[in-house]
Amino acid sequence: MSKKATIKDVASDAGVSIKTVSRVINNEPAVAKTTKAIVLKSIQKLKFTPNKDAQGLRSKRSFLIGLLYDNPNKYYLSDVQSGSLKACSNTNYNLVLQECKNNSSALIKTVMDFIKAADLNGIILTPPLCDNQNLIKAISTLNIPISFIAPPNDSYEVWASATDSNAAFQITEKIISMGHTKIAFIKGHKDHSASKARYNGFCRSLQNHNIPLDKNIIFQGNFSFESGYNLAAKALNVKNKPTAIFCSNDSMAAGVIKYCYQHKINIPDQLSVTGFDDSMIAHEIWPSITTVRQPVEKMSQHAAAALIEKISGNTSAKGLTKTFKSEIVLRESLGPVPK
Amino acid sequence: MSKKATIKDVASDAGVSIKTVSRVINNEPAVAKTTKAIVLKSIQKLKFTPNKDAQGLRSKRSFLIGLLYDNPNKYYLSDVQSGSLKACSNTNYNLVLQECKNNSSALIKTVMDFIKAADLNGIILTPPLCDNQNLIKAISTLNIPISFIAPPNDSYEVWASATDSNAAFQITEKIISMGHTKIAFIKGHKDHSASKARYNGFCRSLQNHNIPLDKNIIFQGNFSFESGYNLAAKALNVKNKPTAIFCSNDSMAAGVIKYCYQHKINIPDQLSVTGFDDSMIAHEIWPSITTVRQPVEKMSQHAAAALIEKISGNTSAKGLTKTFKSEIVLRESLGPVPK
DNA sequence: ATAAAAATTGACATCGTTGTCATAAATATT
DNA sequence: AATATTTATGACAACGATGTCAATTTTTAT
Repeated sequence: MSKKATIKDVASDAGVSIKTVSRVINNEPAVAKTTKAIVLKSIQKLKFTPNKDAQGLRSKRSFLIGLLYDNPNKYYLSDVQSGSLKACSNTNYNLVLQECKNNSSALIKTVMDFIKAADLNGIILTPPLCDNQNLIKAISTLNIPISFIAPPNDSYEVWASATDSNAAFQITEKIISMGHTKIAFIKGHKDHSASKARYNGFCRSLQNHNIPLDKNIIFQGNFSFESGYNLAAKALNVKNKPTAIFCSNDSMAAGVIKYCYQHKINIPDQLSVTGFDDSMIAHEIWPSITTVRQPVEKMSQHAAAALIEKISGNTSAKGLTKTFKSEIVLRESLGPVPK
Repeated sequence: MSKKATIKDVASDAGVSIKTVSRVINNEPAVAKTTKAIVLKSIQKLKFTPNKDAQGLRSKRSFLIGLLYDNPNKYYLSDVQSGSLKACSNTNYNLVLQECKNNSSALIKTVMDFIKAADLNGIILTPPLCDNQNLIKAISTLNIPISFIAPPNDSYEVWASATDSNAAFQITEKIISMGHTKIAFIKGHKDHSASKARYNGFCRSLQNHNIPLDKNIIFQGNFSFESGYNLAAKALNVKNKPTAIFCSNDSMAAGVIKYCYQHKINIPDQLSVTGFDDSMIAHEIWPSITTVRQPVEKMSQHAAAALIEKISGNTSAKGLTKTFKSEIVLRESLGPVPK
């Protein structure tokens, strides 16, 4: 196998200087059409691809963007990755991953070291990291762009956001439309801004129907299956039992469902349950869970694409920020209020 | 913010030549202890980290290893990633991802382009890609090491392998020990060598107890929830109904469970079901699934670590290949044979 | 004490690109 | 027709590390 062609080979094949080849590669303006065509032909002929290290060394770009996550729902993560990868696939950029613990004291040092060592050109933050102001502040000092995948947020520029509050509002409307008025709510992890947004949407819907908020059936969960299971026990042992439980994600809904099986509570005949996220379990469990699907993959693709544009100096901020609509998925776990 | 220290800064701070600093960085032998100490102090003082691009350009290493996958079980993938990342975390190497379609005609071109464009120094292949001989052959021409995460395989060097066949044997032994003799088997995706290995272990256990193999209750699935659901219908409508169903993964087991709910078949009282992989659903569904847990994260960590060693020229092949034991997780879906 | 061998160190070229700046050619302006 | 402006191109240095090889110092052998 002959060794890889370099810019020099292309230059001599095309009969121009290496600088001209460089110009063609980088789509710089000052190249005559005819010259460009000749160079492109040589590039194809020699199957030339620029050496990333040399490019990076000279132009200070590593062509790497980092995806930081604190092991959330694995399905969520997987979608985030697919989307980000798609955004990278037609560019020169590659994605590198880093897992970290949002509430570890070493978090900031770990992340900073990672960014420096890998010489990343940009960072994508997923929940709950995107809600961690200290982290954001620290990364900002490095002067690299950050892309957030998160619900709307006042203080920072967010490039891909969902409509958690609206989606929660709508699913609550749906629950109420089935006749429910005693609706328990299991909150998500408190470090996630999405948790607040979802709760907020829920409350707005209750208000909309003049249903008073019953604090006795509002519970603090943490997105885990176990928290759903444990809180189901509490929710179903209050005086004035709820007829529906709004869970802030599907794992907790699965926990509630397990509790109900064990206590012979039929879903949805005796109790309705809803989730959030449309993770795989929402579909594979029985009864399947009525939930909210967010276009996580599309959101992530957009976030990564926007990041790359920003890095490339494409400063036309227009179109960088985008909000994605969620969709309610009706399944078996939601039914009319029992008579 | 002052700009990053380079090898020159360290050299002048330490009062030595840049070459000596380079020697220290790379742990080359011919450096006097005292000099080394001085240089290390300067490195710390200036918070120097070598520029990857410059290193790569000069020494032809990109410090990148690729993880290729064909979107398998997302939990599996997530564990593979975590493990690989852990292996990278104390080295200079970074992990970059690429999703691809094992049976796409463009697969090989896509992968080759990816490896060349990102200038990867090594590749990790996960199932079913690690079973794709054409792909392996193509990558081999690039002269970079490949690490396989897969069941044992004769033709290639495998660095992290599981004991699928043994695990399947053992779980079948367990099923039989509960009195079952009519055991249906739902095979996994046929492109995965793990599918064959699992089936093989199942057969060996039957033989071990002189239970004849009933081809009427062996079914070809594809690891999907839907295939489990559909094949449950077939399995439970044969003349001589099975009392247990061995599913080659958890998603298919979940499909079987759903079918049983809908047809009022109680698990495990009327029918036992087992899965494979110990994915999250095995734990979150009700009844929870008796299954096999493989140390996927550890396997992947080993595979990545071995790959990095190989790249670093650490040719002591000893200890590169390692086999990992699986563990049976007993849960609610397996019970004694109904009387 | 002297020569030979080994250990330690540095000067300089080099990797493959892009940035800077000078220059040549083409076009527009007067 | 002469000049100014724009467009297109190339020569060469530079990025920050490592490789080569020669020079220097230290150690060992005679």
